[in-house]
Amino acid sequence: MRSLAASGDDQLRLLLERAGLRCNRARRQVAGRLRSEARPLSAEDLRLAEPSLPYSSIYRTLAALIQAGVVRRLAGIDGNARFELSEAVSGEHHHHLACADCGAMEALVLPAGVETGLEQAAAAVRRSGRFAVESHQVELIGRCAACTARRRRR
Amino acid sequence: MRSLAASGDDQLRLLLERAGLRCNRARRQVAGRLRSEARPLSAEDLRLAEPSLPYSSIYRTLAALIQAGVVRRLAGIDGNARFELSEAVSGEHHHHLACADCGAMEALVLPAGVETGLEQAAAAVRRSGRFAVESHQVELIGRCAACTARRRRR
DNA sequence: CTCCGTGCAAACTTTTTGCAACGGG
DNA sequence: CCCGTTGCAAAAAGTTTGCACGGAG
Repeated sequence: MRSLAASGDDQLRLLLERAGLRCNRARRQVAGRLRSEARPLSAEDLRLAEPSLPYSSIYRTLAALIQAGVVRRLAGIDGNARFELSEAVSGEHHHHLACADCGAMEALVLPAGVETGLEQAAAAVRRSGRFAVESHQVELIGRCAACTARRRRR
Repeated sequence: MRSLAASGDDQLRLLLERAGLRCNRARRQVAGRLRSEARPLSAEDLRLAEPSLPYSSIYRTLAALIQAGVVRRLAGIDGNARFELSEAVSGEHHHHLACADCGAMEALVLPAGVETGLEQAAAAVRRSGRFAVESHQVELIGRCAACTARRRRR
């Protein structure tokens, strides 16, 4: 546990330094929270989880982590941004389940066959010259367990 | 041409009336613009295309069209909402190319095999009870032709 | 004629920024 | 010590809403 956390912070420090950025409390806190929650968090989620950080620090910290390649920003279905560890840091290529009611997201790993199909489609578009495709993203949209239950109650 | 536009407006009127909403100039203008552009438009795109409509009317018109099932809202990669005709109205199931620089989106039809794979993945999640999946959405992210050219110029 | 919908202006929410104080390396 | 970073408060940007007038059915 201790050593895992330490190695996480070491990687964080390395990536930040590589980008000419410092490794300080706020950045460790935010990256650590994103690591432990293992799902995309909104600025509000982070604010509630780390009450010592004002919104301005949360957004600036996220900007620094994104610049360092530690974090990536996602467009939430509710119009609010969500943030999660980059693939390079999480070591996992995944997609998302997105709740149409509350906007919450969960990670989802797709079968290799689907990934291959998506890569081929991306390659075809790239070859067409129409668009310089760099990555892809899949969302399965519906209702999370909490919102399904809430809906049933009414 | 004339008859196509008329049939589009007839369908629009039908869907609006079915939802207890009126069919008027603003709604025809916005729906017509979304039909003719055939790509997701932001509120700003619509404002520029239809200068007679203030933002408040654009947003309220879009809300009405969404309620009537004519339009659907997408989360743009730049954090701004985009709007396009619903599958029921466009008659096409498609996905999107999204430009990481300017946020512009284009429609993209995926091979049937990929769609099948995605449907199977959705079904598996549904069966697990973890999430009530209702639809899916794929985005290929990269750089549009205009932004690729702009980038080269610098 | 009756409501629904519009336009304007103002409110709201989320995100960004200026500035002086602070702290990591 | 120096310069990057923080916290606060204020500003921006996008979106929503209250209210009185206007237009569709």
